[in-house]
Parts: sequence; structure tokens; C-alpha cells
Amino acid sequence: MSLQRTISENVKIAIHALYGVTLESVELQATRKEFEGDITVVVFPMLRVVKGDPVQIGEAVGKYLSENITDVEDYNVVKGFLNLVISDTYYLDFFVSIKDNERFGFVDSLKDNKAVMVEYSSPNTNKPLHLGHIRNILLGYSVAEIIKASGKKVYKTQIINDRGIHICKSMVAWNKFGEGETPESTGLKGDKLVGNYYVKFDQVYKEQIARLIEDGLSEEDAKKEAPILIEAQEMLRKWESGDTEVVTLWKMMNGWVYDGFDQTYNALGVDFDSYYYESNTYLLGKDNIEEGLSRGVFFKKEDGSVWCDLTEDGLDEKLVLRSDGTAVYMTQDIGTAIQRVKDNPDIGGMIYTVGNEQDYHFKVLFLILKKLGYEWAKNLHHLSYGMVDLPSGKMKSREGTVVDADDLIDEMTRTAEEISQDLGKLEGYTKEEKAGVYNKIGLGALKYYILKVDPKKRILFNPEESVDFQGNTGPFIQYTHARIQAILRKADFRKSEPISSIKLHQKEKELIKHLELYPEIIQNAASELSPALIANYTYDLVKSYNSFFQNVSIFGADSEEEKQFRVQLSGSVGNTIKSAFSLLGINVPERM
RNA sequence: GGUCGCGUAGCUCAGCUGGAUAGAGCAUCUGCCUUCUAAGCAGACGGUCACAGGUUCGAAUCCUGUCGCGAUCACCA
Repeated sequence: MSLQRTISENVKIAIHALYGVTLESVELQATRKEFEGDITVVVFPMLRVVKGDPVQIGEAVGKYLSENITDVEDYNVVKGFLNLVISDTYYLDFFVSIKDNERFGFVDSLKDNKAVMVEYSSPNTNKPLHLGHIRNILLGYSVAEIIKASGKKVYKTQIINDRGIHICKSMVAWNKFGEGETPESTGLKGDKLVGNYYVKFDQVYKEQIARLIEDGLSEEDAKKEAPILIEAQEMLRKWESGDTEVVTLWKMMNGWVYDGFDQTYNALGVDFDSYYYESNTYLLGKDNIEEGLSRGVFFKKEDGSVWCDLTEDGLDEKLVLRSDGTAVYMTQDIGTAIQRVKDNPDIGGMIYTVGNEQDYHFKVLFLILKKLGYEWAKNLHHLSYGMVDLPSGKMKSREGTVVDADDLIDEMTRTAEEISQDLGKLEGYTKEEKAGVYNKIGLGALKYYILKVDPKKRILFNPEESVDFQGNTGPFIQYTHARIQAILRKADFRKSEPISSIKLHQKEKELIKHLELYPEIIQNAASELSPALIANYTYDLVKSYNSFFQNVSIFGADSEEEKQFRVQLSGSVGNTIKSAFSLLGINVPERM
């Protein structure tokens, strides 16, 4: 039984024995630093059942606890707070029980045989990835890792928007102006090359509109009648009818983009278990709609369009099939969801990492799937995150106001290199080893910067002010890990060295208390879908360690046993940093 | 207009299902490298928790309303 449980139970027993009444629950919290003690029992809530003075009740309960629980050494009462002093033995025993466990905090046995599918990234294949995608990718990857650590099987997947008019736009532009350019011939990354033609299309389109307006057309008509747009629409029709020439071009250009994306995913260190392509799934939902129609989940209007009535649930009517029988976005998402469970029958729920602009869409999607009667539909979550905006406002690919993902990663790595060279702590490393460290630090800074904020908040990214490397940052935490490794290298680290009885320094006790929280933090982060909880936990742990490091001498310990303990404690903190950062997708260097 | 989200120090953010004097980092200012990595530590300065009511022993946290910012409400995706 955990100490918390033991205390709770004993408080109930004490209250019953002393006042003859039964407590429903007991409220415990960590004792604030300014008071003496480790765990605090809050007396106020008891006043509902127990009539009396909170201080007297606290005293009485404190006396009972210190007499009946060995680990409760002492107590004091401040107002309605009963502060319990817990024995060093308790913390030492706990530490010994986890110090050799590299997977401390992780639940390795599966909680049930149901898997969770996490969808993230899901880009369009007509332009390169930017900072907005980076937030999506980091969040999705991290949440997947956190859920895995919490004891569930996870599938990572994405849906690739590889069809539609926007794709045809870059194809038309490349056809007209490309002169056979390829990633090889230009040395450009495939997604960048295709993105350039998407921009080119837009330029030509705008020129044509301007000319048409000069010729006397209204703006509205000009937008519809620009020849290059007509070409793109024509190409989409050909694509849908399976025209070989168009499909060949489409495959070639998409292939370039996938290669480019893969490079970026590799650079970010993320992976996927499966891929779904819209070109394969966009028709899937139609059968599901037919079936739902026959069961009365949907209804047909006179023009033949099919709808779902959500007015009882406080929403509107939602179109699920056009009057001409073609699929809409919703149709496709219904079909894809069902297909995914068919492909992986152990799926018990899904998480969609998509921006908060689509909150309504997912609300409706989940509701419809529930109405269709799928068991797993009750476990669908939209990991909704705020946009990443620039000081100038929203990022717009077509207007060139985007922070390119690859450029940003390069820039972060360069900054890491500059700082690192100034400090000069990597002597003896080869060029490659150094480059590896710069990369870890640069990415660490970027990833932590994005992940430490609550997903649902929007981020304002100012490219003028570079991402920090000091304070509450990834590099600060990585630095602490490197610092610990230096200790371990120097200390002849003996993991199995037994620890019996030593007097704990206040800083040491604080550290052990922090470590004790880790498993619960992982569970919380998993249920809240929030990597920010992991980031903040790690930061607190590291703050606490650095304070210990600078205030307590490790090698200057009074006894060999004490020194071994401090080294081992450092080792455990280092391991927890590494473990927590792996959940954020951040690597930690041995030196920096 | 309806719906959803956000509003905490000059700036960027924590603050779990209500608990003690609201916490960090950046910036500004003081100290600390002849001893384990100073990307660090110790400290100072900085707050009407948007505003107004309500719930109660107690509210940044829960409820209602107001204001501000953002998103969304397509036979687009």
C-alpha cells in the first residue's frame, strides 16, 4: 500500500475513533516549502462532518498518525493544515526500489488488449512543411509516445491529402513552366520544388484575373474564368477518370513530395506505422452512408443530397453526400475511420491531431460515428491545438509568409553550434560527434519550445527573436543531463552499491519526492493528451537537481556511502530526464 | 448573430478535479568559477489573476453576465 493510502486510511480511522463519524475522503497535498513537513492533510473539508476547531482536530489526528504509522515521524499544525514529517527511511526505501529501473514510470504490461491509433501530420502534398506542421508533428508523436508509456498499444498514422484541385494546380504549373525540372536536376528537395510551382500557379492565376478584369469582367467572374484555373479543373476531371498521362504526372510529383517529407520527418526523428491516402479513401465513406441511410441514421432530401440531423444534440444538420452523389470531407473521414478499424481490429479508440479550426468538424464526425453504432466511437478524441501565428498574423503559403520547417531546423542547429563553440566543451569529439550534439541541442530547443505550452493555446512565434537556450528551455535540461553524465564518468558509477541508512539532505529529499511523482505525471499526460505536463515536470525536476548540485558536494560527501548515494541519485535523475525527454521526442547528449 | 477556445508580472508561460503569503523563465539589477560542466546557482525588482456579480470556512481555479482576442457555423478540404 502506498504511503498516501496508508495515511488516508489512518486519518479515517482516527476520525472515527475520536469523533465517531465517518469521512468520505481525505485531502492530501505536498507540504509547501515554507513549512516543516512533507505531506499535508487538509483539515478543512472534515469540518462538514466533524464539528470543532480545525487546529484541535489537526493536533489530535497528527498525534494518532505519528503513533500509528512508523514513517510519520513528527507533525505540526498550521491553521487547518496538518503537516506530517516523513522519515528518511521511507524515501530511501523508495529510492532503492526504483534506482536500477531504467523504465521507471513506464507501464510495460498492457492495460487491456485495445490499441489507440494516433493520427498526426497529415499534410497536403502541394507545399513544403512549415512551423504549423511542426507543432502538429511534435504533438502527435509525443502524445503517441506518452500513451505507449502509460500502458497502451499505439499505432501512429497519417492521412495524406494527395488529391483535389490544389494538387492539380502545381501539376498544371509544372506542365506549363517546368521544362522538365526534377529534384535531381535542380538539387531542390522534392516538396520545395513542387511548392514552387504551387506558388507559380497562384502568380499566373492572379495575373490572369487582373487582365480579365481590365477586359471588363467582374472580379467574381474573372476568378472563375481564368484559363489556368480552367486547366486545373480539367486536370482534376481527367485524374478522377483515371487518365493515364495525368495519373503518371501525379504519381511522379507526389513521389517527389513524399521524398521531401521523409527527409523532414527523419530530421525531426518521428515515424509512422501506416499511411492512409485520400486518393484511396475518398470514396470509402459512400457505402457507409448508404448503410446508415437504410438504418435511418441519415435522411435524403428531395434533391438527392444526404444529411445527418444533429439538432437533438444541439448542432445543425450536416451534409454527408452531395446531391450529385459525390463525397464531401465528412464522408471521407467517416470512411477512413471505419477502414482503419477494419485494418486493425484491436483499435479501441483514435486520436486526431488537427488544429482547433476544425473543432466543429470533429465534434460532428464523432457524433455521426456514434450514431452509426460503433463501439470504439466513444473513445475518439480530437487533439486540438492552437495555431502558430507570426507577428504579422497567420502563416500563408501562397503569400510566402511561412516559417519553413527545414530552414528552421537548420537555423536552430546553427545557433546551437555557435553557442557550443563559444563554450568549447566538446574538445576531443570528432567533427561528426560535434555535429550530432549541435543537432540534438538545436532540435531540443525547438521541440521543447513548442511542446512546453499547453496544446490548446496559440503560439506567437517571432522569427526575429530566436528561440532561447537558457532558462526554461530544452538545452537547459539537456545540459543538466550532460552534467550528470560527467559526474557518473568521474565517479566509477556502481549501480548495485547498496544504500542503507544515511541522513538525507533537504535537497536530496526534494529530489526523491520529485522522482516519486513521475509515474503519475505520465498517466496524467496520457489522459490529458498533454506533452506540456511532461515538459513542466522535467523542468521542475531539473531545477531541483541543479540546486542540489550547486549546494551539496557529491565528491566531498562525509562518507563513502553518502557519496555513492549522491552519485546514484544523480544517475536516477539523469535517467528520468532521458526518459521524460524521450516522451517529447528529444534526445539528450552525453556532453555539451 | 449562434457555438467553441483563450485572457495570470514589461515579454513567454506554470498553477491537476477549489486550499496556506499566486510561481518559473526572459529582460533589469547584486553576488558566486583555484573543488564534481557557470547553457548553472543564490538573491533583488516586478501582480487589481480582463471586469462585475454569485456559490462557501476558503475562488486564479466552479457558475452567471460583460469586455477583448481568436476560431468556426459551405453541396471547400
